[in-house]
Amino acid sequence: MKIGEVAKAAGVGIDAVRFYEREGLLPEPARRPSGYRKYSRDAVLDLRFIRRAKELGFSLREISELLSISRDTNGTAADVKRLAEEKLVDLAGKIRSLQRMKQALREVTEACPGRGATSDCSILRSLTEH
Amino acid sequence: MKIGEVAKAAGVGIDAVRFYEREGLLPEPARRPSGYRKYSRDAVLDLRFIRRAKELGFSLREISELLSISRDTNGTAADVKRLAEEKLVDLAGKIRSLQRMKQALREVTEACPGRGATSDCSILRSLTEH
DNA sequence: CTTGACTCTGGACTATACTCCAGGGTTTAT
DNA sequence: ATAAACCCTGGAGTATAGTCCAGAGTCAAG
Repeated sequence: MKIGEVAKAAGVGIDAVRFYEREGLLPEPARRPSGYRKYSRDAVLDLRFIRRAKELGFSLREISELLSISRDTNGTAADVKRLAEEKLVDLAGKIRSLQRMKQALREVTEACPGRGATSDCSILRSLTEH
Repeated sequence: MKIGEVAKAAGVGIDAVRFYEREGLLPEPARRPSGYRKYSRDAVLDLRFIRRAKELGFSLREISELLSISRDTNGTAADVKRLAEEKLVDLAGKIRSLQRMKQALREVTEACPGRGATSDCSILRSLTEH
């Protein structure tokens, strides 16, 4: 398969495929004499792996680790589970942080009359008060 | 006050102060003959405004708008409230997106035995399956 | 007057995950 | 044979919010 075909089959952009290759997530593909990259059907699976891991919140660096473990015959389920649990902690932290923001913002927003001058706005007051 | 003093009083870095100035969030400060920036006490309030608005999830671009409204005598509470409500929607969307990730990841992580080979790992399977 | 702490400018660099471009060469269908 | 569609490399650009640096000048205390 040519790069455009794997990219399409996996649902990612051509530039992303080359980018993943440069970053070491994907192995260097075989080449035609012309220099064109030549992919096997498995490359599509790798790309889908990356796409789905991204949907679960993993960064490319983390996905690189996941792929390494997955390819390594000595890789263990424990290694993968550890990464997943770290990511769960990470996600929970981000969610809490956003929820705190949202809560604080909602409180001052509900207290804002929504009409009149800015001096009546509780949002601005909360940003201005010492 | 000198830049180091306002920065410290507001709890931000010196470089951040100059950055906010370049980005137009803060007015150009007065200068001593030597070129040193000269700040009034109000500059500290502006910097705290920025710091707190960031804590509520606003981007610098949005904070710039908030500051403009707050300085404009024709600015209204309605303008501010609109920005705040947009940001609430934004935060809610981000939270939902992270929660979906977390939920999906938790499901496959709980199903992973955490021992044995990667072939037993439900996390990797969910990334690999078609 | 010296010394250490502070400040100035302009520009480069950080992280993340790509995307877009120019200026070529290649493949494929007709 | 030709033209459309594809691919190649290397490098630049995107967004965000700063941080860090060199090399120079300034300020305050003793």
